[in-house]
Amino acid sequence: MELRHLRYFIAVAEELNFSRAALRLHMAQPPLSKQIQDLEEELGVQMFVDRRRRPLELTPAGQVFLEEARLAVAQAEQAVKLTQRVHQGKLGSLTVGFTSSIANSVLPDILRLQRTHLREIQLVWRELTTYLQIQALHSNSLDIGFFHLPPEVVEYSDLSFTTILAEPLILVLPETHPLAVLPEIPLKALAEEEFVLPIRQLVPSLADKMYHLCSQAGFIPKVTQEAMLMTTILGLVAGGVGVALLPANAQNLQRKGVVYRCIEGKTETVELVAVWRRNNSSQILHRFLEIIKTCYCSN
Amino acid sequence: MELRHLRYFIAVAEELNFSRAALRLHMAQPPLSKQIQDLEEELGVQMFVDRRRRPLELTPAGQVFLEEARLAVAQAEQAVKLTQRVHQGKLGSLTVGFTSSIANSVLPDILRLQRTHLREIQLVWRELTTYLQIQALHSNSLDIGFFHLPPEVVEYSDLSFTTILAEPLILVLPETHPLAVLPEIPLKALAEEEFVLPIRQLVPSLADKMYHLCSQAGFIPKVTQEAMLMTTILGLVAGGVGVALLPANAQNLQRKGVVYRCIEGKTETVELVAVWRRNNSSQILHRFLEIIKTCYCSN
DNA sequence: TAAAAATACTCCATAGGTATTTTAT
DNA sequence: ATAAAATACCTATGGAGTATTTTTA
Repeated sequence: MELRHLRYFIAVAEELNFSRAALRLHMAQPPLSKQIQDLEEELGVQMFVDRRRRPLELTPAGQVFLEEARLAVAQAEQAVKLTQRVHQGKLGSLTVGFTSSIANSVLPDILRLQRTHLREIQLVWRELTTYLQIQALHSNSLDIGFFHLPPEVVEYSDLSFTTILAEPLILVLPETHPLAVLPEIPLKALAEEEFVLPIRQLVPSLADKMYHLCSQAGFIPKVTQEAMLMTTILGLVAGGVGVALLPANAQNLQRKGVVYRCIEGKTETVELVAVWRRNNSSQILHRFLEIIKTCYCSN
Repeated sequence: MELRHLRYFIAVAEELNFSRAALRLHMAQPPLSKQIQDLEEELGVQMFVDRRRRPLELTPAGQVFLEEARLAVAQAEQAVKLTQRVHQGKLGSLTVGFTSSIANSVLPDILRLQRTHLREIQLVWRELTTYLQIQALHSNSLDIGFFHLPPEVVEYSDLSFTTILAEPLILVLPETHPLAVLPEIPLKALAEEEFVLPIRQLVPSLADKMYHLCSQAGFIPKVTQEAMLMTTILGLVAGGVGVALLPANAQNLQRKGVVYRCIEGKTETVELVAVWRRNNSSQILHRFLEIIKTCYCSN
């Protein structure tokens, strides 16, 4: 039995007339009769009370087959439609990784984009460290990740990335700090300060960038404390433990007792990137990337 | 697209190996590959990430198609199964007509038979007069009717019938009636009595039979009252309005104030018959008839 | 090297067409 | 007389087979 038999039977059962059904199916009447005969023979069931008598009449079994066959054909059609929509990236879900620092910057924007442009796709958010995101991308349990670019990413040739945001690094000082009176602060002035850092494993690129900047300014920063959460770092700074160098999005957290100041001279940045498997051909992913790129790379 | 494509795809998607799937489908690998290619081309959807890479892997669209195709194939299989069961008379419903007098005799037995032998078929009971049952049989709104055989039935050549029960007629007397002292009563003795009858239209055969019996006994019965329900007749008899001649099942109604007595001499009967359209090929009907016949015609 | 999918080709089963007959209205 | 389904017969598409090549693990 093939879908053909179901489609043909439905037409005949609805028209109750082989000739008219054949017309509707754009075929001749004899082959249609033949197919229905084949169907009846295969199932061992008589579908019509008497096909020579008019009007044609369905047996109880024929009535049941009509209803069930309609469902089967509809299910087959739905299979095609859903599959095509998934293929076209109009339906499905995307697993998105993000680091805690993203929650302060682009996450709200992305959620807004999804609501306006990607209503039919479901975003599954997973808060993960940079390292775990890269692992998850490789193991296929993540479709796209957002984190601050660590240099190793470029070494994974099977990952692609695009820069979403280049955030300037800013200095975070206790508000009572003598240098807080200045609008901009030369990095050199902090040579003797204690530094508070995000844990290296969590945001490796940030630590690298900081050490690089300080060495350019002619000193090696003294790191007294590492913290996991950005709010913890701000708390430590407010408590006078030290100063910190953080992405500009830290300013979104209005922590009492700290002030934010730009670094004098060059405005160094950390890059927030979206990363995905290069060979991930998911249309949803590419529609998502398209929308993100047009939003972030144009303004 | 045909069911073949769905079945083949399911096999490949489950085995994740064209050769093994071909084995499972009892066919060669190349035509299987071809059919899947045709399917992908028709839907315009890539189902496998890369069919040369091992192990084979489904795209998100392919995963959706796998699930939906399974449902479609299952629905098609269910269509076949249900239809065959209806054809074999193992599933479905039967509309059964009955007169009120049946409720006193075979209806409980038939309900018991259905529970033990025809669990999967649904009996739809309709209480109708003999005349309306015959109409309903012709208009297809009834599959089988139960009533006391009226002579006209044999004239309807498109109806068949089988006798379920031949019930003797019994006399119903007020318990205070002088003849009530006898164990059997000669019909002649009632020549001067008033008779209470079921309405002729409701149970025509009974009235005919009664007039026939009385004329054999040499008198024409005086009918003072007609009633629709058997309980009403019994009430009228109990109230002394007259006597009645009823099928033996009346004894199942233990009405106070009446006594039941046999007619002396020949034990005349009314036949309870099951009637159906001769050309009704419903297997359910025939299974039902089979069970009823083996039950009633053997004991 | 072995296993698996694709390609090339061959064949024949059958879906579907045309012409005609049979049957019921 | 007419409409509709069945029958008979024909054609050709395409489903499935075999042999072989290509590709990946």
